[in-house]
Amino acid sequence: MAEKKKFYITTAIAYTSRKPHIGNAYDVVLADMIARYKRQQGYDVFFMTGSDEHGQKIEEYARNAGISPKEYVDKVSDEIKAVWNSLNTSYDKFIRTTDADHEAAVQHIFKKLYDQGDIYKGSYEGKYCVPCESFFTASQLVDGKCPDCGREVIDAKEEAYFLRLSKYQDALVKYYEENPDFIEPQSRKNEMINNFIKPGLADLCVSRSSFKWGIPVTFDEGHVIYVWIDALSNYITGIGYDTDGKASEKYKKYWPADLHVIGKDIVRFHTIYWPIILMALGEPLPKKVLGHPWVLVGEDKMSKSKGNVIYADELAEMFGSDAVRYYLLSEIPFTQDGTITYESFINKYNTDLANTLGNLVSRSIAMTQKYFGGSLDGKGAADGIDGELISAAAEAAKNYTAAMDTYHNADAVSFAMALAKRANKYIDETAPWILAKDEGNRERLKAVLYNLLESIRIIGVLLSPITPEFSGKIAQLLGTDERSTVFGAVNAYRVGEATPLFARIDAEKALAEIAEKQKKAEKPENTVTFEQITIDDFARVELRAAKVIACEPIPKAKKLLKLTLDDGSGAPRTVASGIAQFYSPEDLIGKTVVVVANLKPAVLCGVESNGMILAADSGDEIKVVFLDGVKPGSKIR
RNA sequence: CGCGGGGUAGAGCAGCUGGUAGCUCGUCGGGCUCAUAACCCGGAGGUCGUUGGUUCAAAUCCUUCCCCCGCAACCA
Repeated sequence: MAEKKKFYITTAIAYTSRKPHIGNAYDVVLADMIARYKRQQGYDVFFMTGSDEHGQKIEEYARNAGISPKEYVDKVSDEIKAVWNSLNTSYDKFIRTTDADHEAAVQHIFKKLYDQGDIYKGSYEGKYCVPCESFFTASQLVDGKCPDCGREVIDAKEEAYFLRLSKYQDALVKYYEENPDFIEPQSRKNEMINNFIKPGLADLCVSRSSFKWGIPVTFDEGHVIYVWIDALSNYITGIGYDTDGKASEKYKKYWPADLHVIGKDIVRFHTIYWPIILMALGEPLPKKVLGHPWVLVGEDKMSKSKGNVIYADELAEMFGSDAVRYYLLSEIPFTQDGTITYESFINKYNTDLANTLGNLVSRSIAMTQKYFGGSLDGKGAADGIDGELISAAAEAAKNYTAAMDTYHNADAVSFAMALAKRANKYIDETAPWILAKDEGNRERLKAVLYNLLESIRIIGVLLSPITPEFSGKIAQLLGTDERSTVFGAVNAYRVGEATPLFARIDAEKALAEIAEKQKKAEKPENTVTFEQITIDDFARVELRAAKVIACEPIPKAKKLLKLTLDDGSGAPRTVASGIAQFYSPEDLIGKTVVVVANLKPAVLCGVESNGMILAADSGDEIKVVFLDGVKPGSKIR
């Protein structure tokens, strides 16, 4: 017997800083759908997901929570698992980067790369932003704050280990050329080449000594392995890779991965760093990286500070896992970001799942019960009108398969749904309730119902990677586990009792319920704790009133305005401010603002900025703090 | 000229290897009663962002400009 073809699929591992939202869940749902589909196609599938549990941010969160990092990640990792489970995901393994075998393997990998000269010890001079967990090179960062979040960065002159990316640059480009489908969608490949590879790859810092919560470098105390080699390696350590040459049978069987499913934000790590790590290890590269878009809430990115986070498990609890899966897999486009709101979710649920699908099942089963006591023997008397339905079924299966094979899941779903719509129409065309009035039409009526049940059966099979629970119920209701998508594969039916599979949602009621829930949840979330400072700390900041005497945009800078201030000292002071999107120069000239007078100068877009002006930042909007009738130079305390 | 993506009916999208502009929701009207106030049919609604060009023919190819969004860069 021929061995089954293997298919190894992974998701990004979720960071254990906090509970994952529905955008994170999309990653896993998408991968789960592909895994289920491949299993259905006869592949020997291994599907892995997991959690990424190291890093300074976690160390800090744990400290704030008053528990150890390990306790913290144990808790969050369990939460992640619970969310994944609530979505009925069929992963074969959940790896944690704190697993002992993973940690050991990563240490071996690091050592091997070091021994062969791909990792070298250098020193890192730069700045580090704690919340963003990012380093910035001297050229990237001028002086002061994180370019990502604008918060304070700390000096990070430290010894560190670097991975020689440059050495493998040409090989990587060659791999891209030889494997044009390596990065999907294609547009993301251009981004990688143009933005990162063409300018030349800078060696990557792969260790840290500024915090402890990471996998220690075995041969250099005080250093821990930083995210890249730790997190990315999960894809091979999780199936038993080790550098000792005694990789497990599982590894030999499944590696290289057939598909890494990841969010578009980490495409860079998976298509540049990860292949290079593997090349350095002498291991084959993954076949494909699928960088999917994001799930937005309305127009916005989901974020806690905006208070618009939607959690997958909460939705699943209210509406069922199939509903969440169905929404994500049918509504998120292949290349563009998709959106979710509670309204759109409920709407989609009602129209597709309740009205079109659920009702189709319900009415078909009910008629089979009513007219035949639930039993259909044989296929009845065919009629020309059946042909359209039957060919629609064939068409649906064909189109569906083509779409699924290229991971165009939303298209695949709509092809399956098209059959449901066609079946609803077929009921209208054949009007079984009229046929039922004449005993002479018995065989014809039987054919109509048979055709409907066959259509439903096929829809159930097609949708099973998307809505596994529903598909299981369909099979049970129809009393058959026939998996063929060929019309007519079943000879007789014994159906169960009709019960609504997707009950309609009362939108108003549901939305009110959700609003109520959010109100309750809001309170504790918003109690932000600030680190306390002494009055002496505060006194170190010198604030002064200053009048704007001139203001102009800075060419090439989208966000910056150059302000010339009278701060009472007699000499004009130049300050750059990132408010160009909210203020035009005319808005500011003549106004009095608050300036931080003793801030270290910094060069921004070629302009030397001496200080900063105060403004309120709500996240969406920035409002400069204006003073009324205050003399320039006045001290503010 | 940093790189890339996008601008198509009220909303969300497809079409973009050129040949009468399509889908879902919404809306208006009709039909049916097996079914979860569900289902089926029909109508209204778009000069396909803008300018010029190629062509017998362009939403689809080339060009100008304008917006939006990622990434990158500068949110002192």
